[in-house]
Amino acid sequence: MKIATFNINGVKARIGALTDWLDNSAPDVALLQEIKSVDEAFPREMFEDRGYNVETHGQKGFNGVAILSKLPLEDVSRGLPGDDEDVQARWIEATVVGDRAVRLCCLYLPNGNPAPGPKYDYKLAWMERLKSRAADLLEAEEPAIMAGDYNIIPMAEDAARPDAWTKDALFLPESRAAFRRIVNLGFTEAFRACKQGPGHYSYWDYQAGAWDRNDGIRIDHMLLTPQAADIMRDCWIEAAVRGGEKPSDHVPVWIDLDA
DNA sequence: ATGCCTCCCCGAGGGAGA
Repeated sequence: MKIATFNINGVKARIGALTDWLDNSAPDVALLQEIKSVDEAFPREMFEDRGYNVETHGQKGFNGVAILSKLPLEDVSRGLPGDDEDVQARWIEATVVGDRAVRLCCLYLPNGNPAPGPKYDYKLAWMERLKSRAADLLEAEEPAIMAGDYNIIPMAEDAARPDAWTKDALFLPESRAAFRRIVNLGFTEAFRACKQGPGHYSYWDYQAGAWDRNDGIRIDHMLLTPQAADIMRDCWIEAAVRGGEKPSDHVPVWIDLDA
């Protein structure tokens, strides 16, 4: 089973790029972030026509997450637990049933800039809630994946120019420590379990020719429970998508599971 | 690199992103 996470930066603006990608790369499951659409306006028929089941958790204007799956989705849950006041659409999870069941969590972690400030406080609080949900997933001792736009540069090697990010919410020591606290509960960071070394990025700014200069950062991640890591075949980044027509500023990150 | 784009809101110019 091939699963991709992809921050599409607006579903309406990405109709062409997204359908081309689905037709050519053919994920079994696509976990989408930043759909920037309410559920009612999401172009679900476009995906259903291609054989995908569609589950969305959107809001007006920004944020929003969705799951597309060629296999049936069960037990869909919307919103990250832990704060009834939080109205931002950044979390959807569901179980996909192939040869075996895998719990899929699709997340769009807050950016947090400027830091310090209320947006950074929200990011750290959100990560504390994520840690709590992550601990529950581990306790279930089943294959589960938490994938999406984490807005975290884990290590200096995950940025082409780490010095440019030292005061940014994506790379502040406190942000990275919060990410490690979640990983250290017992998760495997899928990409780094398959590929080491610098030069692997999942985001390039639209400005100043960042893509042409390969001035990127790696901020889209997949965290696996031990039972999911057991069945991982491979994990990779589909960087070429960034060079396409009207691209998102992010590219898909993939995992292949024996499931 | 405290923002050189791009997206959204709408129907002008501002908020948000990373």
